[in-house]
Amino acid sequence: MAGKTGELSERKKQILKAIVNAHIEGGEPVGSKSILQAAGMNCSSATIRNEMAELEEMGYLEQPHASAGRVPSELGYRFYVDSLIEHYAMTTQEIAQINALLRAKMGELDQILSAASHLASALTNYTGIAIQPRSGSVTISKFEGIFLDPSHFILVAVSSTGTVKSKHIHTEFALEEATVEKLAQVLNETLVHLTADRITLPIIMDLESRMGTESRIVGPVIKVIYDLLSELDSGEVRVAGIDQLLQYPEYSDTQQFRALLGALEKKDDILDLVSASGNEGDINVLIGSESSVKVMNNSALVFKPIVKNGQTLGAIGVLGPRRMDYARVLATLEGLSGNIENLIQTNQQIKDGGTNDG
Amino acid sequence: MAGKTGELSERKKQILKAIVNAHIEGGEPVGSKSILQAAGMNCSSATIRNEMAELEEMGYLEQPHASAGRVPSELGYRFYVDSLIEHYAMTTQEIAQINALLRAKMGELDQILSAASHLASALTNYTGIAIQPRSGSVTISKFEGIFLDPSHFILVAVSSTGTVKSKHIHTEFALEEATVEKLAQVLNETLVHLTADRITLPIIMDLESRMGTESRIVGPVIKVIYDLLSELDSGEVRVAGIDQLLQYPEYSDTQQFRALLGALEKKDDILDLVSASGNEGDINVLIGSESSVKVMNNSALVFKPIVKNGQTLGAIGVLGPRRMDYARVLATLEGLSGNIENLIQTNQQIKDGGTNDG
DNA sequence: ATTTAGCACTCAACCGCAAAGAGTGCTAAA
DNA sequence: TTTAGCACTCTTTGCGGTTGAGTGCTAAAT
Repeated sequence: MAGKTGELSERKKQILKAIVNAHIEGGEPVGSKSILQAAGMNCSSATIRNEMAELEEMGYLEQPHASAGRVPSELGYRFYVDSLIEHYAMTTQEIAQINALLRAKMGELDQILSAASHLASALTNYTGIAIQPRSGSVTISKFEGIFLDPSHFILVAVSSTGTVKSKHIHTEFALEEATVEKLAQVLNETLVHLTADRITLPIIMDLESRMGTESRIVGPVIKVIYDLLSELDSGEVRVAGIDQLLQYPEYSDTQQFRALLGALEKKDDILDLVSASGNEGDINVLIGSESSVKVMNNSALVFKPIVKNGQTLGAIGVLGPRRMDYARVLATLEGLSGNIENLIQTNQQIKDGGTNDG
Repeated sequence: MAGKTGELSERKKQILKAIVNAHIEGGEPVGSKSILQAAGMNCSSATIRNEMAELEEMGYLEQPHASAGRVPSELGYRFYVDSLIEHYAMTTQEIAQINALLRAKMGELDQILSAASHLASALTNYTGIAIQPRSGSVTISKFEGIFLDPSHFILVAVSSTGTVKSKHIHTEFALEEATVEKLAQVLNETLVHLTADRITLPIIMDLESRMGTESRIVGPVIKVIYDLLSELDSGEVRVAGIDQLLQYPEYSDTQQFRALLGALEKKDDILDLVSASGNEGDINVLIGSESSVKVMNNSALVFKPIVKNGQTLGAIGVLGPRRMDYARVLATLEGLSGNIENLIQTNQQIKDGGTNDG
């Protein structure tokens, strides 16, 4: 036995590649003759048939039934993605589209990701996915209180990842604006950078003593802060362009598609998948049963984490049939993530100088 | 011609009702014999056939093909909803479910609505929808600035509907905490309760002069505020349980279902529909082509606005096949909306007294 | 005048079967 | 080792017949 890729002769690789390309495009089993045409090889279809038989025995191809052409197996796709894929260059039009849409969205991370998932869907004709993972260790790095009236105020929290969340709070006793300000100040002194499980009774008591006569507000506020922390840490999955999938015959089985929809809505599986797989910051490609989510065994999921300062803030991805146009998808996600990471560095630039058009 | 409901004899009503009920349950055309059984009438199937022929002529029924049973027409459903429907009483279990899930969600309106749409879907076995309409006249009632570091701060805005939004702002010049505070204060003095089109140049100039030496920050901040206003006013449609629809054979046509999915994602049509139809605060029932959205012509949309102080803050609804279990859906939405409106009155209660468990 | 029984008719759905077509595996020659 | 040729397999498609549910109509009964 030779090295890993050495297992396959050049001709076998050529044939496998041709089969994968043809099947990605057409979706149907591909026969020996069509390969001859597509790959322009100078041998006969019989030779190709022999090679195909061997490729099948090695596990790279499958035959839906005895008299059909061949279809790439999961292993076949995996080998294709790892070794055979050719770099796809985005058209200037596609690049322009990314720039136009993302530059316009100088918003918060979740908005950028959401826009990116729409773009991913539009550019690839598959389903786009935007993920904000559960980090497991979210903290609040800044509190702020907004006084509305004596019985209402808003508690605003900025998380360690930069996300901003707020909660309305209604009190049955009158509160002064100064109290709300004090509360924010005290919270900033005591709770900043603490994970939920480190907000213990002694800390809460300290907080109460610092609030002095207004300590009755502390208990309920703590409850709200727990809520905030758990919301900040609960992860988020946004999906764009599910309808795209229905154009592919592999999703014409309604019951199977229904199950997939359900998994996308439940979002737990997807979150687990992304959290588990890729802390590398690199593109992940999960083909079929590689994904461990049963209903996705006939699909492929490609995603790329969005990293800032070594911290994974989210991920964007594409979900589609196993016979996905991997070249295009990989290029699109690279392009998108590059843009996004630029964007979140220089969020909402303000030039020193001209305030109006410049 | 007699009065509107006088057009139909008691027996015709009874038959129509039986047909609608049977068709809602089974989804298939219903024949004269099964009506006899279901409605327990003391006449023969021939009589019913005669009545059905007349009902068809009047437009209440339709016949898919010559030798099939009858199916209610849109007019038939409409009459059923308006005059024949029987009040459906929710089971205590259902009520408990609503209470458990909504009470736990003492969050912001969008979270409550989102939870409600999930409940609506789970309780009815159709697709649940949560809508926050474009109001057309959103204003900001309070600004707040959160200083992060000399080149970053966050602008928080509380809208007239109570929604809180925030934007990170990055400056290329150093900024002091006091400047951010001053900015918030000045914004509160000048821009509060102004719609986007009333933020005119003179006002902006006033703002700049009030900011004095720090006026260079004003232009960019105005841009952000425009963004905030347009985001606050752009409406929101959340969908829960689309997969539910696939259990109904009317959605087995993949292409049609795909179009419906597309419309749900685009969200414009739904927003328009809800904005246009119901400012009454009452439940709206749109059956088939009543909805003016083409891809929904084989569906029914039922929704109820959520009103607080005479202002429509949002709506929850249910989307399903035309043969929807209207009785159940209406009861569910009533129950949900009642709970929600209670909830947003008494948002995040804080009892005067005990801070911990009571 | 209304209701009912009876009957002929219609039409989708189902089944089996044959023909077509695509693609293979195998064999024997190059 | 490659290739041409051929038999074989298996899906897909189309067609004719049958089935069965349900109707509309007619003529008798109430």
